[in-house]
Amino acid sequence: MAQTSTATVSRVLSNKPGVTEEKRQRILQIAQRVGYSPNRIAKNLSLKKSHVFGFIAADIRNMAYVEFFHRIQALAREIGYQVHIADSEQDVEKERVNIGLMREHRAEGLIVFPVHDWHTGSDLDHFLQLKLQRFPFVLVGRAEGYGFDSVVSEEIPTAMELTRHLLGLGHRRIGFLGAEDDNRCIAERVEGTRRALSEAGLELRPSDTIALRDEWKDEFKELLSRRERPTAFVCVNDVWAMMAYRPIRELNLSIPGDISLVSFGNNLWSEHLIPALTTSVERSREIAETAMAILLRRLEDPTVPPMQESVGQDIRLRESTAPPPGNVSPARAGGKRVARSG
Amino acid sequence: MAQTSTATVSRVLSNKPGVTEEKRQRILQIAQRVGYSPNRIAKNLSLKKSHVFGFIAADIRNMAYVEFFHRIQALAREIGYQVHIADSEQDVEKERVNIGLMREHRAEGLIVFPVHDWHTGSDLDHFLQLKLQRFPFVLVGRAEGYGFDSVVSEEIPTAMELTRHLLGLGHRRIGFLGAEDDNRCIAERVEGTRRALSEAGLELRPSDTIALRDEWKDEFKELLSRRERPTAFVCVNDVWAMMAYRPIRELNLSIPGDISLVSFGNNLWSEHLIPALTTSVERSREIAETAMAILLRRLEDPTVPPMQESVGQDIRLRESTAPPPGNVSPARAGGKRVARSG
DNA sequence: GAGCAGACCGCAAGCGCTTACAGACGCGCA
DNA sequence: TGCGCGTCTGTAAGCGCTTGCGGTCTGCTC
Repeated sequence: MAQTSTATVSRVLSNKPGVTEEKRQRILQIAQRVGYSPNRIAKNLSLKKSHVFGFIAADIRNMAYVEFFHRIQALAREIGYQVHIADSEQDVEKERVNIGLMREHRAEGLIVFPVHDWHTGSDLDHFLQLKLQRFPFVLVGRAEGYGFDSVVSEEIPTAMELTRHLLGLGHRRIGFLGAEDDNRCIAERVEGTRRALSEAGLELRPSDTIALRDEWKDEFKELLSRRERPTAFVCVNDVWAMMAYRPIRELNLSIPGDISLVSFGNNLWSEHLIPALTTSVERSREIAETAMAILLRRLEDPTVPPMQESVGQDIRLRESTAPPPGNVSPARAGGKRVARSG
Repeated sequence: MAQTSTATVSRVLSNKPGVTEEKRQRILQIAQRVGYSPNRIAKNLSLKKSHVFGFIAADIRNMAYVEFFHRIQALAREIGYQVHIADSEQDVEKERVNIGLMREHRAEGLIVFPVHDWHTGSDLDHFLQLKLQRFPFVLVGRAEGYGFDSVVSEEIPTAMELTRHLLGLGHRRIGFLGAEDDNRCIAERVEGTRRALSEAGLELRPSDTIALRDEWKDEFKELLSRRERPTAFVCVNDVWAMMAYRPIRELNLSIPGDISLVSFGNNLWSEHLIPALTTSVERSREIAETAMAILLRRLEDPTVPPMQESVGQDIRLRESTAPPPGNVSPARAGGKRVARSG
C-alpha cells in the first residue's frame, strides 16, 4: 500500500474501470518498481475460480501425447487457463487419485486419456461418479458407451482404408501384426482390417495374426517361411512395423518387393525409414482442439447431452507398399514406388 | 460443520495430533459421506506454501523431455508437490512470461530448459534477476557461466568417445553432420569430435562438415561422391543420422560397409533402424534426479554456492559402425558386426 | 445556491483454510 | 477442597486478494 487503499490497487491491477488515470499510473509504477507479483493463489481463492484444467495421461511417456498436450496447453493459455498434468502410469488406482487431486486443486474441467479402454468392473466408477456430480471432463482416445463426453480417433475406417490400399495393389492374403484383445483401440484396428477384407470376399485368418507376445518374432518368421503366406501386413503401430523390418530382412525378403507393410500412427521417423513406411497419421492437433471445444461447451452449459466426436486419420502413402510378387496391380505397372510425403 | 468447530475439523483432516479418537472418526466419516474435498487453493494460501514446482521447457514437443519430465513429476509427487509445466515454444519472450506466471503461482522452485544456450544480450536478464532475488531454479541441458545452478549432459566427452570408437575401427577421415555454431550443445559435439581427432593427429576438415541448411542433402551427396571422402560421420543427433541413411543408399553406398555412422541422443527407434544405429544415450532419468536434488538442496539452504553437475552419456554400439573399406581394424578381423544392445 | 447525478474511492466482509491463544475440563496431589 | 497441570476444543485473526456498498467530491442543472 503506497498511498491508496488495497481496493484501488486491486482495481488497477485487474484492469477494472473507475480509477483516475493518474492514480492508475502511479500504482502501476510502484508495482513495477517493487517488482510486485500478484498472488494467483489468493486471487483464485477470492474469485472462486481456479483457472485450471487438468490433463490426466494414462502414461505420460507415450510420445503420442506431446503434440496433443502442446495444443491443449496453448488453447488453455489463450483463455488464461493453466493446465495441470498428471500421470497415471497405466494404473487405474493412480488414475483415481489423480482425479481426486485435480478436484482438490479445483480444476474446472478434466481432459483424460483413461488407462483402460474397456472398462471392466470398478474401473470406471470414478468416471461415473464425476458424471453424476456434473463434473466436466472429456475422455480422449477411447470411445465409451456410458454417455461420457469424448473424442476418439477413427480406428475402424482407417484400418479399412489402409487395408483397401493393399487390396487395391492386388494383395489377396493379408496378415495383422500386433493384435491384442483387451485393448479396444487395437481390437478396432483388427476389426477394420477384417471388415475391409470381408468386403473383398476375403478373411483375416487367425494364423496370419501375430499377437503381442515374447515369441512374436519367431512366430512371425515361421509364418513368413511357409509356402503359402500373406504378402502384406497391417501393423498395429509403427513401432511394430519398424520391428518387423528386421526379421523380414533376415529371411532375405524385401519390402515392398515380397512383403508390403502398412501401419497406424505416424511418428515423425517413419518417413525416414528405408523403405519409408506407409502409415496413417492421427490428427492430434484436431483431436486436442475438439476435446477442448467439448470441454468449453460443457462448461458453459452443463446440461447439453453427451458429446462424442471422432476425428479421422490421414493416410500417408510411402514406399513400404507395392503389388505382391508375381502380380501387377491394375493401377500401376510394377517398378519402383515413388510416392512420397511428409 | 457437523457438530464441532472448523478448527477441529482442520486438525483431523491434516492429521494433526490433539483430537480424541472418537471425534476424529466421526469427522472422517462425515467427510467421507458428503464427499468432502479439501480446497487446496485455500490451504496453500493459508500455509503460504504452494507445493508447486515449475517446469519450463524450451519446446515441449521435443520428445527428449518426456522421460525427464516423467521422472521430475514422480519425484515431486513423492514429496507432495505438483509440477506446473509451461512451454516457451523456442521464444525467449515466452520464456520470460512463463517465469513471471510461475512466480505468480508462487512456484517454490523452477526447473528450466532455457531457449538459448548461448545467452547474448538480454537473453538471460530474467535468469540473472531470479538469481538476484534468490529465487531457486536450476537450468538443465545447457551449461552456464553465470553461476546458476545447473545440470548438463556431457557432450564433449561423449563426442570424443564416439569419435574414438571410429578411430579404433581404423577410420582416418571423419566428417560431421549437422553442425551449428550458435548452439552450445551442438558446438560442443563438434568440439569433442575435433579434439578426439586431434588426439590422433588428425583434423576435422571444414569441407567434411555439413551444416544445417536446406541444401545439406545435395552438399552431402556431393561430398560422398568425391574420390577422397570421409569414411565415417559423427551425426549431431539421430534424426540427422536417420536422414543420412537415404542419400547414402541412393549413392549405392552401404552402411557400415562404405560409411560408418554414429550419433548422439538415442531415441527408442534407433535400434530398430537397419542397420541399427550406434548412438550415445542421455541418462534422462539421472539428469532429472540430479536437477531435483539440486533444487531441493537450494530450497533447504539458499546460501550454498552454485551447484553445477554434469552427467555422462552411455554409448550403445550397434550395427552402423565397422572398419572402413579396404581396411581391417586392429581390433577385429572384418566380418559382420554383431554388437547389439537396447 | 440547493439538489442531484456520476465518477472515484475506501471500508470491510468474505473466499476456505490454518493456528496462536485462551477457555474448559479432568486428574492427581497436598 | 483447592490448586497446578496437561489435554482437548473453540474463538478469532489472519493468508492476499475481490467487490458490494456507501461516502466524498466534482460539476452540472434549475
